[in-house]
Amino acid sequence: MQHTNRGPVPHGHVTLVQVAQRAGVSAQSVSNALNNPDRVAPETRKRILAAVEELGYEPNLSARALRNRSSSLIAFKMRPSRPDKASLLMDDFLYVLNAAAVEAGYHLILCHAEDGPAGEIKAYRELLKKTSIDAFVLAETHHHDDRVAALRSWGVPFASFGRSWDGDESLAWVDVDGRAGTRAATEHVAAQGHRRIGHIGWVAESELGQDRREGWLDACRDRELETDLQAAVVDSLEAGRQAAHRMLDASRPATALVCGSDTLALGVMRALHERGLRPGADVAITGYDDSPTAALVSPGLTTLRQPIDEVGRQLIQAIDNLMAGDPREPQHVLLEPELVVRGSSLPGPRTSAVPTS
Amino acid sequence: MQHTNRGPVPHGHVTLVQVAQRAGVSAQSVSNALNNPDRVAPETRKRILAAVEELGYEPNLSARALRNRSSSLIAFKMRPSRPDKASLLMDDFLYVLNAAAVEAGYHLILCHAEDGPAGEIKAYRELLKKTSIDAFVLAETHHHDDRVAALRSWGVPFASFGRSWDGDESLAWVDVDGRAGTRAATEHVAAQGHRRIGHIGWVAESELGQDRREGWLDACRDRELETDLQAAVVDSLEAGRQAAHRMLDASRPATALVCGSDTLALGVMRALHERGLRPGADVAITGYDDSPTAALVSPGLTTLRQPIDEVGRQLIQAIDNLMAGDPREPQHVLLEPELVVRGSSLPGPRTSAVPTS
DNA sequence: GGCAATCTTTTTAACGTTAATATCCCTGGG
DNA sequence: CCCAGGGATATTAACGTTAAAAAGATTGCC
Repeated sequence: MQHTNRGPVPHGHVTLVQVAQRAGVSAQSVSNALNNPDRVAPETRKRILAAVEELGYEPNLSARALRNRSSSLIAFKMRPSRPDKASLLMDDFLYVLNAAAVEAGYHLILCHAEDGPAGEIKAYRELLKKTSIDAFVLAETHHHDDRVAALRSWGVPFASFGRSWDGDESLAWVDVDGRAGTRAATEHVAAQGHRRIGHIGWVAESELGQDRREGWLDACRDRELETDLQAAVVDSLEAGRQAAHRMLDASRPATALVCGSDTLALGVMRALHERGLRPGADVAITGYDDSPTAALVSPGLTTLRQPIDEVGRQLIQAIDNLMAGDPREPQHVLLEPELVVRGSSLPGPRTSAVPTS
Repeated sequence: MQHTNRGPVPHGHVTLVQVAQRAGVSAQSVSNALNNPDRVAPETRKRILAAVEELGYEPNLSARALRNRSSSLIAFKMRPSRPDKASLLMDDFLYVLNAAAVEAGYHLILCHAEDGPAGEIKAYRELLKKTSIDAFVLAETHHHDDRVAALRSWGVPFASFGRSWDGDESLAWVDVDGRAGTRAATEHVAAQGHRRIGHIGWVAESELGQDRREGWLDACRDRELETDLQAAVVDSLEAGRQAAHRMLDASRPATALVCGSDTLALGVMRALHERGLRPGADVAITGYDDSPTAALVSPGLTTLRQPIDEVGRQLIQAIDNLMAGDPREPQHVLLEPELVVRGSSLPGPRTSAVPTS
């Protein structure tokens, strides 16, 4: 990109020097008054703060970044949304992450990369070369994540939405307990009297999918239910639909299907629809993620809501701790999802979940 | 926030001076070689570029921002997602906007604000005071938008996703032709033989909603259809549901319902569900925005897809033009949405839209 | 050969901030 | 009265970049 600007132009920005003149002190004293309050006399400090207030001074982040090598920027890479994806999770996540970041005095800068881990790492490195980035937030970490290794080797603070699946204790992460969530969903349908409870989840390579499946296994074992009805498939509506058909064609068919995602659960709903069966009344269904669709379909889809705003807050908190050089152990935070019960898992009459008011 | 760093620390960043030494020239010549190629002799330039390449030099954006008052940052404010919102539009938009921004040498920085226009303007001003922001991207502009006035008064370049509804010619905007889209949807259901076509759209204060409604009116007038079946409601599933019931209870009931959003259309589907009617076969339905839900419900929802990646590209293009001080007229770009036909508007047999493969 | 015109490159200074260092001023002890 | 100790404030220099101005090199023309 060509830079066509012709050098610094007059601006309305208030600088340290102006505040200093106003308060009758040096620029350094103003800086100290703001960043090291104990280095200036209380009397002076009051005068300086008054001048700051009066002139509406805000420190210039570019200058500070240049001087301190610390930009108060946190980088995050968005993933392209797949057409078939139901969940708004990342949208909400980005919003709350930014809110928490701003709250803590940071700003979020978005990173763009070609797909794949190599492209992502390359994009991180280029961003770091171009400007100082205080920290990174990773999402969807997995076993032996190259990104973790890269960021660590560069010595950049970072925290991850998604635990370290390889037991890396030094990683700061925040995650949601998919196992506990799926267990709760399974127990919920079992409490409705279901005994043939199938599970449709993601392929085995996905640690996240495996974790959720464990919750179903836990609940089944507790209640001595059979666990023969399980499918490990890709996360698409069609895969959910086909898996559901298989489990309903079984000699002793499923009466409840616990799914690893709302997308899969919607596939199950489509399968039921094709068979003239009613979700809830005939077959109980649960999903995962509380996508908007879950509330909008009829009947509503029982699902698990991730406490996404808490995830955002905790991640920023973790980064703040890392930045402060806090000698405490890196944070590991595991949050519980919340079971949102709607019509798809209830035997009750097929009334709308929404009051007719 | 306290700054605990103890001053610039050794880093791996390559600077202009290092490149200059390597190439045996002054730092300024390196700067010129990169930013004003015609100011250095071709021979020298080659040598400099080789050194740049060799050392992997990337200009430091903080230093550049400080010197130039131009940060290559574009600010965008996200809105919190409402629980009832079906559309991923903003998620996708953010992604493509960032992709286009990075492509053009910018980066996207997220802005956070209290709800309401005043909070948003305040957040913009604070961000501007803290650091130089090259440009802003606005979304969902409306009649007499205070944000437009504020940004203009500050002299900051900006472009808007959403046209100027008050005929402000000097605003650079990109928008999608809701009127043409709704017209296409209406003509589509009319082509299926429907004659009692209702419209459920947003309240009259919404320029966007009104624009879409006009498209329905256009098509109805063209084909001499009655336009008595119309509702102007808030954008919620429940509102769509109730409006649908009213139009189906009419003495000459609707046989097709064109909706101003997928959320409303899903409300209509729920109403049909409650009445034991089948979408498509009994009553045709169309939505707007091609939310993920539209593809996931059964039958699939016919809807209008906004060319969101083109919107993103055009916005960055518009900003680039503004930044270059391009004397051309501010860009106004009106893009056509694409009608995505699914089962909800087709009389055909109730087979799944997804092949069973 | 002299000198202006032009092209190329270097030097200087500044963007706004802050760590490190220097200076000043006051208090108290000898 | 002088000086050490120390708290408060000021000065210097640097972060990496680039516009503007200065300096140097080259060409062409009379």
